[in-house]
Amino acid sequence: MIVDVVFDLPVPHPFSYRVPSQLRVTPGQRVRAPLGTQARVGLVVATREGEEEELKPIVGLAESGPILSPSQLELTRWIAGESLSSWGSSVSALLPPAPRAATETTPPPPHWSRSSEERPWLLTGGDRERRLLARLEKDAETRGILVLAPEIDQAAAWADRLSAALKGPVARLDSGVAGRQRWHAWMRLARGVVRVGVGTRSALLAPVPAPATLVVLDENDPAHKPPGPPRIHSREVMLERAKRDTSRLYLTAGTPSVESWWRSDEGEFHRSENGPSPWPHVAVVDVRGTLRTHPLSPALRHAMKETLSANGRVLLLVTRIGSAMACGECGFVLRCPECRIAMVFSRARRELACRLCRRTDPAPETCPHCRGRQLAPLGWGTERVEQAVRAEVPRYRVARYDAESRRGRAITRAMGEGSAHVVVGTRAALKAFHGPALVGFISPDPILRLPDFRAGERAFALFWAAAERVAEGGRVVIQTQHPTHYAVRAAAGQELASFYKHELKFRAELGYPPFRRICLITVSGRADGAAKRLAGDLERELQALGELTVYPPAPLGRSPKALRWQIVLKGGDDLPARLHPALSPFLARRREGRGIIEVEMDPVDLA
DNA sequence: AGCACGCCGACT
DNA sequence: GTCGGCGTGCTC
Repeated sequence: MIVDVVFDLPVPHPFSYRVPSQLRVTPGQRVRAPLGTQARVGLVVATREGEEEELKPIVGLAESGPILSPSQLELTRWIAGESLSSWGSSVSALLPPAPRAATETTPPPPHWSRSSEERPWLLTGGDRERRLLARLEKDAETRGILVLAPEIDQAAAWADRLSAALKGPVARLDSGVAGRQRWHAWMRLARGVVRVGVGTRSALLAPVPAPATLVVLDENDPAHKPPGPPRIHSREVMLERAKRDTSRLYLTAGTPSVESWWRSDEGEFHRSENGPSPWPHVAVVDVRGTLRTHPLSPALRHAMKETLSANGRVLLLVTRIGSAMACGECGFVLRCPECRIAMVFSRARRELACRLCRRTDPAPETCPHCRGRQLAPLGWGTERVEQAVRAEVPRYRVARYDAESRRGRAITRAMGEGSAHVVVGTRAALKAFHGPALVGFISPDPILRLPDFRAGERAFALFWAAAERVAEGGRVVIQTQHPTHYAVRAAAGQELASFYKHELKFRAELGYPPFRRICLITVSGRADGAAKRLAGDLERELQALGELTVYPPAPLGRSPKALRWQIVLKGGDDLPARLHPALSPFLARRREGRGIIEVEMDPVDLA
């Protein structure tokens, strides 16, 4: 017998081996096989008969039986195709590490059955987690449950929550637990000993028997598509899995991704909203023409003092992204006239560049809109804000929460115990800090100006999350140069639908997701000009496909001699399938020695 | 991705 | 004269 085996390699094809007659191997099983100099673990994707003389034999089994059922195996092939990355690397990112010795037994993958199809659910609005739990309690009586969290911390919290609510064992499958334990958790699910699994992306294929209830928590969180394989959004995998095995799927989000909202508008998803829940007072402070010297507007200063004297705690959020340019007087943002995303300002070259179409313009001296002279990239760091706060309220304890100060748990503890009255932090602080009475956005404008079509969605999600998290009777202050932006207004007024209405109109007009799919191709080379040349070749090849929008290669980084070049593509739903044939020769042979091509379908950010 | 093979500089 | 740089190409 011959087996075709895929490995965790950026190689687009399987490797074939001979199976010694004393071994029994089936597709979906992991084996050890010689590859180059060493024996490595790979997954059998097919078995067949044929000329086996020339082939090396596999050296042994990694497990006594298959770890994936035929339908799961097929799902991994779909993932590889959708993400345009190798089957083997997609698979190995989705399985628990193989045990060192094959002495342990693998239960057969659960039988996949079919029930009637059911549209996925999108749960939004207040109390959505409690509503979800109520549904899960009900489903747990008859079905297995798999819950996917965006990050390890949330997975851990939900494991506790579920085991309390469902009064039973919960298998944790995320990398917050050791590889060995993950393997055992996987096996317990497969054996049916445990019926509830919780994890992050690495749990996407967890063997909960179908029809199951699948959950993607905070489906709008970009952490559901981090860099690295499997290069696909967890939501998309779960949608496909639910469709294939007729499982029920719940997606939750305070502010759903625009894609999910649209699908629910189209009737593809059930949308379950609650009526309006308690909403804090959201003050939008127009800081156009002011605030050049001080991060705290009088309104925010006043709110902060009031909150502190009433024993409330204050969270001030800063954003430090400063690539776009805006007018300090009228708030006008310099955008690409073609693509309408904010242009990136290069101080060194006094130039504005569009990262999509590659257009560059000299940075103007005065605002094209109001002729004002205060055109500048704007932003406040946590240190400066902290100083300003200390000067303002010297008798209160002020703590900082950002990437640097987060080493160690000291700050988190300080916030938890309430020993800090004011916390100045970046957006991660929002998750760590529970129940502030006031959240102040010092300058969220850089997010609104991100040179990314998701800028509005990001900002909206952040405002909304702050409003949801503020303690009962608390308030939110947003200092902005864009007080009339629909993301700001919709968050202030708790008008979820109105945000999506605007956003979808913009996306449709300019051909962004969900109306078109985007693919990002990065070409890197070592020698001068090699990457540029290769990117040029690739561009021509892609243009020849027709029916795609291919933007010309743009250098990553400032230099026109950059070693990394990027091509942005737009196409329809079938973009991966169309791209595959054109791309594979480039992926296979590394052209002229130099140049590595990296493909990112449906990027969550264009950075 | 690893890892070996292969052709050009500074060292015992 | 060798040791070793990483540039190039392959792994069933």
